[in-house]
Amino acid sequence: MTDLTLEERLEEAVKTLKVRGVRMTPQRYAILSYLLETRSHPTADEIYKALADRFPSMSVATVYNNLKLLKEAGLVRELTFGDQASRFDGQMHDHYHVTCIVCGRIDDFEYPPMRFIEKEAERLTGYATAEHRMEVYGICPACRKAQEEAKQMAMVTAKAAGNEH
Amino acid sequence: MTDLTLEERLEEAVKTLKVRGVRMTPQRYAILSYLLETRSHPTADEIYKALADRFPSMSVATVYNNLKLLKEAGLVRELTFGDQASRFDGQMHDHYHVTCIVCGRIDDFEYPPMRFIEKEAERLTGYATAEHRMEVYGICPACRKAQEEAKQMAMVTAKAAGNEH
DNA sequence: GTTTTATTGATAATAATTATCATTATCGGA
DNA sequence: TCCGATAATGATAATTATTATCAATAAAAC
Repeated sequence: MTDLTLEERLEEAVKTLKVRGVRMTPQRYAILSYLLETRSHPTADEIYKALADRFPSMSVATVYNNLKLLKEAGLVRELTFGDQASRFDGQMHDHYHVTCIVCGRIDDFEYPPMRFIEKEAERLTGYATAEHRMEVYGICPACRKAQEEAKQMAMVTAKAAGNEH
Repeated sequence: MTDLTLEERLEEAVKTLKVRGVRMTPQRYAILSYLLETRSHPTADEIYKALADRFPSMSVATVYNNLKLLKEAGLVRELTFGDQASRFDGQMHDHYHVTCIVCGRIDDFEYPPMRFIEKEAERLTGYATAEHRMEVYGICPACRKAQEEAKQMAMVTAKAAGNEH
């Protein structure tokens, strides 16, 4: 199993880009390494802000340009969520996501790719299927806890209101 | 199994809306019935254009307003695809979609809801999961045929070019 | 019918993303 | 090491889907 370090993955990525005739710039390198090391699935704007102190003059257009380029080179995946901003994932091994419907947090989870669903779609519709996307939605542990506490609070308040007469 | 006709489903939907205190207007009725009878997963703009001859003065905002309202009433589902326009689905029984990456066409296919993946995400991440979304991507039969023909054409042309000397 | 209030339609506002383009920087070769 | 071709950057305008605003209109309960 290939289990590379961050540095090795970065080196690989730079090589991949060079083969494609893509020049390496400080901004590009920073965006790439930021995406390879984080697991936070950042938006373009979050990346922009995260690098703002190191590249105060960097344009938000540069972030978008590079994200598109990295995506085309197969180094990054774009996760779209309706009209909200896209999120970007530098972890290119197959995995699925759970999204918190309260706070927007996204977590990874490992599960064998469900290729059977593509085959089934193929059989039923005549499409030549190539891939699938699957997102699970729920409430993350932190937000569950917050909701639990809010409920407790409401009960205490209700009880107090009931007693005051 | 409840297998209602279009008229019965419309009647049901109108009742559901009335319970929620939603008034019925000609525009709203037209949008609703359009969504219940089509299987084309139209965008807001497509609905707007489809009803333009019957409601020449209808605003595009009215279409959006009603789509949101119908969605909140559980009568319609919104399918989002990145930064492209959302598509709307009036078929509320559980089913999945295949999307053509060439022409954008969307087809339904029936498959038992994969609740196990929600349970697995729950176990692995501690989320309280509620639902999931799964989209298969591929090339529809029509576009496959078109690509096949284009390939044939290219071969013939190449052969002709090879012979001309 | 009157009245209340949800709805419509016109238009402005918003937000993410892409396009444009002059200026700058990379990198292979002289 | 310097040079030149050209790719990349950064500033800004443009685009597109969607939402907000609000005065005028129309449902529907009485």
